[in-house]
Amino acid sequence: MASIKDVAREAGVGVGTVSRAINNTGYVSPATRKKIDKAVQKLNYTPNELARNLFRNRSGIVGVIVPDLDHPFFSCLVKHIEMQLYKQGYKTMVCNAVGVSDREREYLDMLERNIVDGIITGSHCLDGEEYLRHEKPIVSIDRDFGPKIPIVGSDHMMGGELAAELMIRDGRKNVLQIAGVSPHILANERHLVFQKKLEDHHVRVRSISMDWNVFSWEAFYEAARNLVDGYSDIDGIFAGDLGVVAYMNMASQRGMHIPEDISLVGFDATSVTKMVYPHITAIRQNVPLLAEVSVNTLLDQIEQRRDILHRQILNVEVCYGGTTKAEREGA
Amino acid sequence: MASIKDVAREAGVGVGTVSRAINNTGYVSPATRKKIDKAVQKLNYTPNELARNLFRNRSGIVGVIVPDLDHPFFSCLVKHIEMQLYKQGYKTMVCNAVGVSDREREYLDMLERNIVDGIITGSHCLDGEEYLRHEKPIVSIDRDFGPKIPIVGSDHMMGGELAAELMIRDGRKNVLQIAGVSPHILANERHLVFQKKLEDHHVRVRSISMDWNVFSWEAFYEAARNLVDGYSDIDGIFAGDLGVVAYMNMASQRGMHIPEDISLVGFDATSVTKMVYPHITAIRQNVPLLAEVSVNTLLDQIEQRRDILHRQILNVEVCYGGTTKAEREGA
DNA sequence: GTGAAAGCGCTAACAA
DNA sequence: TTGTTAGCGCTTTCAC
Repeated sequence: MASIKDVAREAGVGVGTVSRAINNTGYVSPATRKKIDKAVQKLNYTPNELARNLFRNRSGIVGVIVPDLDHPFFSCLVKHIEMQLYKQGYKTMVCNAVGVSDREREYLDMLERNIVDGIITGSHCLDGEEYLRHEKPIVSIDRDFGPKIPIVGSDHMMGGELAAELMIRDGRKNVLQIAGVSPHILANERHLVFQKKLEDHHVRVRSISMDWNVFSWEAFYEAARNLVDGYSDIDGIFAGDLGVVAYMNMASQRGMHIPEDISLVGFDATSVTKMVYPHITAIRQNVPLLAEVSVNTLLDQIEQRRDILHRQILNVEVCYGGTTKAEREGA
Repeated sequence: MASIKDVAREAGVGVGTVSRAINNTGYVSPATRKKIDKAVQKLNYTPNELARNLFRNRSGIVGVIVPDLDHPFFSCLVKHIEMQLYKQGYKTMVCNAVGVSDREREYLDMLERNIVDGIITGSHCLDGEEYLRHEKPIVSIDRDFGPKIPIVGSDHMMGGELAAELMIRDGRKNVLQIAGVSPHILANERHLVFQKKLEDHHVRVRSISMDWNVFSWEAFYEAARNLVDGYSDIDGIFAGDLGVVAYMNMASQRGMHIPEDISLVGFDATSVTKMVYPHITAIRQNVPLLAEVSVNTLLDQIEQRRDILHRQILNVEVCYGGTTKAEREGA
């Protein structure tokens, strides 16, 4: 593996000159440049990024922590984050927290060890203070760590509002929502708004909770079975996409009719809402934008490009499917 | 950010001693160790991995290239690869090739630049020679690059055989398969075997192709629509999970009955096969094992632990759902 | 047991 | 314009 010294020797110049030529920084005469180019060609030289990293004290890598890479929302998010980072010259290191706080912590520590230049986190099993201990840039998706860490998220309040409206338009009177449980996450707001709005319209709302950090399909399935059996009187469900999918499965097995018997509204509008039949009516988070804004917010910090907004909340919208009777207004 | 020098000064010892203490390499007396520990505590010292990387000429990072991170098979694969790498002390850098050969190439180049210690690739839009140019360890999933690059994959021939058997047991006479097109991938074998076996049993088999590197849901949907309209006489379909899902959607819209009218067999048995109703009968690839074997094969090369097997083919199995009439034998 | 010093490959300041 | 040199922070001989 040829080094810059080898190139310098081969070209008969100093290493500084080679460095300047390679990086197009500072003066280097056309003649010298030609010699250097030839030497680079001949030795098949590629700069060793490890040495550059040490000098610059930056790795060009951003860490992305999510609860589960194999979850339609997070795989989509990571995909778009990777594409945004790539566009801006950064690489993406991923971490599956899989509900294990040690893993989350260990990835966070990579900030101090200079392995990553910053972190975007969508996971929440670790205590907030563990995040606040770190000096380097962090962006949080959907969880509020207080004023020191910028947060990017969707407008869950609007989401709860829109979901409630769908239930009202469908004339439902006895609905249930499945809420994730985790402190300080924006998602909590949507359940509060949903409940409030519906109760204002004299609709009965019950809520059940599921662990936010565990996404086993079996757990959803089990929960859905309990629902069908234990809450046979409900006529509407508001839940994450996967919760709705699981419920639809059970409902189909029991021969229920959707949306005649019950209205189902998902949250996220991931690809799975288009895989089942009928397609699921869901509140869509704008994942590409979520990725773009979080990446920009992080890189603004890393490169100290501009002041950081502490809180950026993105719009959500209804994505109409066949699990509600309501359709796009004017359609 | 305290450096090892600061610690040495604080503890009143030399940097070499600190290094030895930190890494538990070589002798260091209990008394000295105590002093060093205290200094480390006081200065909140963390070793700078960038400097270590330069010295060792290793980054501890493995690159994983997939066509699309937001695809149920690959997101599951990447998840398990990350978990395996983590267990062995490595970090995971991801690349969405998204069908763009430049991106794939650029990630490959990180091998020469020492950004990653090795690469596991599940993408195939780049020419084989581009892979063979590289010196550092590469493991290929499902694509044969010739003798220089180890390949790990599923037994697609057995998969084709098992799928064909399902069609035969269901008494189908006129089936269709959707094949990805890409040269030198193991997946090609399953379609040959499937066709051969069924034709031996006097079943008519037609094949249509789709671009292997593009996974847009719309494309699948469009293809499914064409199928329902253009091939109304078929009574069996063998395709990737998503192809089957798309077809089921169209079939449901047209009021077709599954599996009475038609048998559907997926390949991969990703989570989506359990999301739709009925669940899809599919040939399962053992993704956790695929991840484990490819990671071990790569790390064996990186750490020169042992001889590398060139070709490791893992078993597949039938995962019974409700889209075929056949059930588990003896069930 | 421990410290001093060389060097991993690169960049940037400085002299020439 | 160019070459030399001093680090970036760490590990590892090699004397002591």
